[in-house]
Amino acid sequence: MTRIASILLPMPLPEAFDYAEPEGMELAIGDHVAVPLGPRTARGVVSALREGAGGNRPLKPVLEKLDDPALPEGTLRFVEWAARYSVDVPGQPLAMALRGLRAPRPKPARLLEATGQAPGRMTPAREKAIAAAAEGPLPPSDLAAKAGVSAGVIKGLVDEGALAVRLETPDIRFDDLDLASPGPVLNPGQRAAADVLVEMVHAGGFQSALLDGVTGSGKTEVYLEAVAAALAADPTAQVLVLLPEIALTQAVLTRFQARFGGMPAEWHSAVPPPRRRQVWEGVASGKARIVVGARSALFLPYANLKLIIVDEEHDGSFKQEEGFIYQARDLAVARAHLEKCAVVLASATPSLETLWNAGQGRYRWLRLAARHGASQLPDVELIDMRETPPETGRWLSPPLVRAMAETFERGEQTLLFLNRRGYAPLVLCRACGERMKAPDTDSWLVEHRYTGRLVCHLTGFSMPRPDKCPHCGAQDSLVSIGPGVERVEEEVRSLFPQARVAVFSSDTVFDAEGARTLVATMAAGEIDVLVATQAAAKGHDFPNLTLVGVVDADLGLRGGDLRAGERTFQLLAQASGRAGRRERPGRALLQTYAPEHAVMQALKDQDRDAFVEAEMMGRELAALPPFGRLAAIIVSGPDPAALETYVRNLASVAPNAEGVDIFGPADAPLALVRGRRRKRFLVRADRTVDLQGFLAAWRARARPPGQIRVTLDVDPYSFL
DNA sequence: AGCACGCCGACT
DNA sequence: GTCGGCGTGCTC
Repeated sequence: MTRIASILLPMPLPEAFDYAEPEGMELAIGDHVAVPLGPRTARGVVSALREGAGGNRPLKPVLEKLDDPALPEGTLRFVEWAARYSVDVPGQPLAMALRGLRAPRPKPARLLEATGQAPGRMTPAREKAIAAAAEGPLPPSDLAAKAGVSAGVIKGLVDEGALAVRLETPDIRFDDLDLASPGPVLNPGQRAAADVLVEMVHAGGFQSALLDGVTGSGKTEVYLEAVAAALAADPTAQVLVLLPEIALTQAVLTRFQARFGGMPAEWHSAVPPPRRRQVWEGVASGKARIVVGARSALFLPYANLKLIIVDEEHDGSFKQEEGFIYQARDLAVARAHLEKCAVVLASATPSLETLWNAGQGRYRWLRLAARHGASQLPDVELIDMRETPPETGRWLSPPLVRAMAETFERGEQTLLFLNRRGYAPLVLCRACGERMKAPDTDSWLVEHRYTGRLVCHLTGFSMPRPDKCPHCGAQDSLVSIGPGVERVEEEVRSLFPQARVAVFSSDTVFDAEGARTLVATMAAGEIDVLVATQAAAKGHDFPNLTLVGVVDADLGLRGGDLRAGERTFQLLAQASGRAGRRERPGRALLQTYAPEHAVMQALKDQDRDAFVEAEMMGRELAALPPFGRLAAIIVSGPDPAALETYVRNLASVAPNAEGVDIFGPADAPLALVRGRRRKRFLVRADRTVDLQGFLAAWRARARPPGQIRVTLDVDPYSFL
């Protein structure tokens, strides 16, 4: 009896393909194989095996079993689950799960060792080089440096056979961890929460908790206790810590190292491919016991995953918006389910979804109230911009400037927060009113003064700032509208010429190294005023920072999508939490044109619960998440007429279903991107509805013709 | 995703 | 007369 192997391929195919297992191949689920696919061969993973001969059509045989470490069954089932959840093909999440495996192995190091053979002619330099090599193999440049000779000397010795090249493949090594160290002393609140987490981890099976604690309450120390317990309880246990962005990883890695005496494995887009390969294999073999990474670390092939931590779980960057669309926080809970392990969501400002789940008893709800040490929460005050507006062309109101002056005189630091890169978000022509836009795209070009260019933040297009209007040709008619961090920096410099001012945004800080340097400079008190986008809103501890000014607190409220209020509250609460983290009291000043808005009032009163309650009520009335479910359907294509026809057709074939509302089609807010027009449907469904099934059935009824693309986004975060 | 097939423009 | 552009469709 032969067997049929279902093979998942990392390609946009609708399902696993069946192949015949050749006699004696002995495949197992998760094995990597090479299979024929049309005219070529492809690599895939065995997702199922069953007895049988193939039925109506002869099956092609599996060509070869590859010797890569098998994908653990938990990872495979997670891949399948994620595809179904996102209404996408399994090839998408599979490709993510194989990403580290497709990277090249680290190149073997070229080391030189002494052969014992004497060179044709001995010189003092050659003697030194051979003596140095005798102490152990070294790379050529290191050997030259150690012996104090030139590279030419070394090369000559190699040519004459006195030194020989040895290739050494670096071993996959991960730091040993010291699990016996007791860890820091926790305050009673932390201790109680840590005890619950440890108990959860020891109990085994699927367990979930929300670790809900104000900024500075010491959440990290609490979850480190759970990590220690999980690793100590089982010598092969693995832990995954998901972080919203790589700027935070260094700080967290350092804390892990301090706690366990070894570095966790790191996983994010900036990790070089050969290292990724090592981490992938280390995770599959179980040698990597702690992984700290960005959302994609969720797709690694854990051999024995026992605990997942999602830090800053409310953070929007857990949502992947392109390619395979997913929400890593939600998938983390699903993965914990599949792996039968524990998951901890941590935040000072949890998402409404998570608070709702905790309120329903789905997650243990652990609240940390006290702020660590002597620090206290800052005073939050609203500045009504209608009453005390800045001068024309300025963005800082008199009360904020006054507070900055006082802070500066006391030798303390100010953080000005503005979630807008560049100098000005819009450049327009005074003569004809033309707004500068990227070609074939609807979004405004943002002016960057550092580079003297106009940049499209959506498509990456950029051009030098023209000196005459490209539309009407008027000279010197272009004006910069609105503030970005660069413009606020300019204003601060003119107000406080003696102050040391720096900007923290993705344009001034490109990598983890740069972030570390700037954070260290700020922490050392060498900056008086830091102007920052959200890159600096979280995680960092600046002891001498006592004033936070939010330049445009209303920014996130405009555009009015579902989560605008929630996001604004989270961001501003994080930003104001930066002030006064040590002994000195802090102040946060929020510039707003709508001080009466519920978000602003809740921030002023530091009353998260009141905000959440009001926001929940609104969501419940509209049956929006978390009380209902939402999906976006974006349809795009280059030809407006063809797009219009298809979208109408799609609307007309929508399945009739109880408890589902369809809104649209409407022009997407960004109706033109890279020459493609975009239309959007929004689907709202009751929680009892099989939303994924509905979407899949709907899409299947109207195949998109030609260039038209249909993108489904279950649980959308961006409404553009 | 690749890769072949297929039907319309400028070249040895 | 071909070479080759990339639109459309298929791969167990």
